[in-house]
Amino acid sequence: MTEAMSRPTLEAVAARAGVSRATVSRVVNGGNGVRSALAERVRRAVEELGYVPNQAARTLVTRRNDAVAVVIAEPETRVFTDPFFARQLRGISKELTAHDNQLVLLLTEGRDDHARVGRYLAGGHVDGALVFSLHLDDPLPGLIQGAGVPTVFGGRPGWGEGARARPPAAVFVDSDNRGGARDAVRHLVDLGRTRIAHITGALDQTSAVDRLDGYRDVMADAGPRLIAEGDFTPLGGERAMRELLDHAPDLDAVFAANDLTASGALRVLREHGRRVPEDVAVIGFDDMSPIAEQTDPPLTTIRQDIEEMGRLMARLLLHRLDRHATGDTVEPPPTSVVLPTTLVRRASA
Amino acid sequence: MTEAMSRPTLEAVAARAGVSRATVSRVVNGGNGVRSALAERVRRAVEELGYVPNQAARTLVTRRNDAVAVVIAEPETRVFTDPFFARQLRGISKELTAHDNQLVLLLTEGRDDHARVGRYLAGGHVDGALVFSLHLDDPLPGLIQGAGVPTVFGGRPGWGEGARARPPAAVFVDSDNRGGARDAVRHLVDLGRTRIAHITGALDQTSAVDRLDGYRDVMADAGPRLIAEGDFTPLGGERAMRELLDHAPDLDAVFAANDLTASGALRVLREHGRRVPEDVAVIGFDDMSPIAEQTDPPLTTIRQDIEEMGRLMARLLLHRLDRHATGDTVEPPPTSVVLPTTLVRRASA
DNA sequence: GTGAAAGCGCTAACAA
DNA sequence: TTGTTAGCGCTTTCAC
Repeated sequence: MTEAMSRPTLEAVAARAGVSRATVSRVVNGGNGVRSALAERVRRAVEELGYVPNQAARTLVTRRNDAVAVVIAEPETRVFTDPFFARQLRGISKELTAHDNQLVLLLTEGRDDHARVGRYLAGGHVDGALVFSLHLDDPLPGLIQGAGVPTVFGGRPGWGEGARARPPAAVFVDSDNRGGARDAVRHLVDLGRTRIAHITGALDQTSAVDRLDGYRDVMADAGPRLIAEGDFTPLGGERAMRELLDHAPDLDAVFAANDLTASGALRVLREHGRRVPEDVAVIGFDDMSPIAEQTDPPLTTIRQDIEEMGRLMARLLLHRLDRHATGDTVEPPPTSVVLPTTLVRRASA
Repeated sequence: MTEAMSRPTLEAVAARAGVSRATVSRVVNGGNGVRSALAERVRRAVEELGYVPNQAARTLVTRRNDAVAVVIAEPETRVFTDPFFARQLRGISKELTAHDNQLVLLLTEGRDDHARVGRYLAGGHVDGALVFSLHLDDPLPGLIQGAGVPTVFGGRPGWGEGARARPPAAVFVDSDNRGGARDAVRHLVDLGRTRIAHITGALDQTSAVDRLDGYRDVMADAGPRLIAEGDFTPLGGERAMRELLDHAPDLDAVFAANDLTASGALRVLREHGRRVPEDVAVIGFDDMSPIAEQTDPPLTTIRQDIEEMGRLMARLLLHRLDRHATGDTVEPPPTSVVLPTTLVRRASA
């Protein structure tokens, strides 16, 4: 005898309870309109047989999965290393499980993965998708669009004018990157700094572009000498900081695209004997604990509530799915959300 | 018009290609035994219609999902914080995607979650499960057993003699906790230490118990004064270290149940003016980078290859699933694996 | 309130 | 090689 003697079916339960399959189905799904005596008998049969509905069969007819995919377009290395994702996933997970939905985590590293993920989504495994960390040239939105799966994006998707498949109304949750960046730079200006440099994030992501724009809003006349390209990592921050010190040795402040970048910049500044904040004021973005608190000196930064972003993404998606189910009420235009940021003052600026 | 005008079915493709559903099915599933001219026509129809097989329907008949659940019995807080899980998940993910299987991550925090996870597994969403971080009183193994899902455990499951539902042959992957612990303590002995204390891990997990046993193997005559209970966290390490200094101020070495614990212990030792390793030698377990390297002083520890454990778990499970599918060949007794550990010397001992 | 019957979209014998 | 025919286990009209 092999291990998997097949699980009991509705049929079996019905037989045992002496009722029809339809009745069992009703009881299993809430039991409305079933006389309580019968319902009780059915429930006992379910219990005794250890019956659990076969999801594939159920999904086949209801077209519901009660499962949502979270797609992250980054190597696992980063996903499980960068606290950013952890925080966001926590928010999502909380909201999802609160509504009895499963979270299915899909990581994509390369081309092959994209195809696999596309198939998975199109295959109807999930009712919706939460997608983040998109890059400009990413084929994922197209695939998802093609799969026809309701989706909410984390961060404003970066479909340029040239993009083929710009969804008419992509819903996303983002924080106010541009406004936050403006606040950061203005803070440096208020501190009396005049030669304020910027280390960008990975410019194939909208968050990096928006922060750069915010910087430019305030420093309209800043020359290219004061801008160096980073990639959201400490190493990128180090490299960019060195470049800046080379091209603009007289700088007196740096706005780094995120805290990780700032931490790299701080290291290089220390290495070069520049005191922070006396010689050079430094400000980051994210307020990612414990990074921001543990730098030397502790980092002044722009805070965004990452967990809340995750929660919100999930909430928007679930809401959309429910609407969808309700049927013929007119679909309200899905609304994206941009969350505010706040300045957190510590010692570095 | 609502957004989801239903996706094309096999039927539609068949009609368009002017063949039967069966033929389309054959082409879609590898196309063996279909004349290539026909196959080509079918493929074109698939392409034109953007056909993607409905997984629920397919699963319903094949009973395969090509998906594997990873169940972690810890709050997300720890999952995405403790590098341990990240490492293990990376190994699992690599192996799974290499074999075109989806990884479905299930996190369980409380009672309700257990029920939900049980339903999910029993519902046949996945072909198998990878489960770790089990605690002694955990209802999960019972649920999984009940769900009849092939499973591989990470870490030896701790079914005591009293446990109700001990699976006859649970497959697990573990590292040699007891042997590693012996090596750690012997190393301290070799260093000439005689009053060697131990801070345990969470004793409701077998890894903690095994490491304690390893300690006792070498320090058979150690009094209870030299043993303090921790919980695998830095804070637990601090608390336990204080307790030890209280009860056994003359100790000259500490074997901590993991690196996180050791880092807490180091902090307290420093606080109390004990020099490491001169006054007190300290050794950890895991060799978790970057923790082990970044403590002050860098930590001597017992290394286990966590990513490899993950990879191995996945491999064992997939192997099992294949066997299963093959049908009537006699099921080989599933074999658990215990991986060796190695001593990594740094400055703390 | 309850049951009979018709599929959901697919695969897998079995025939042709 | 290809088509025909049964289902997989469930929900859901529609009668009763």
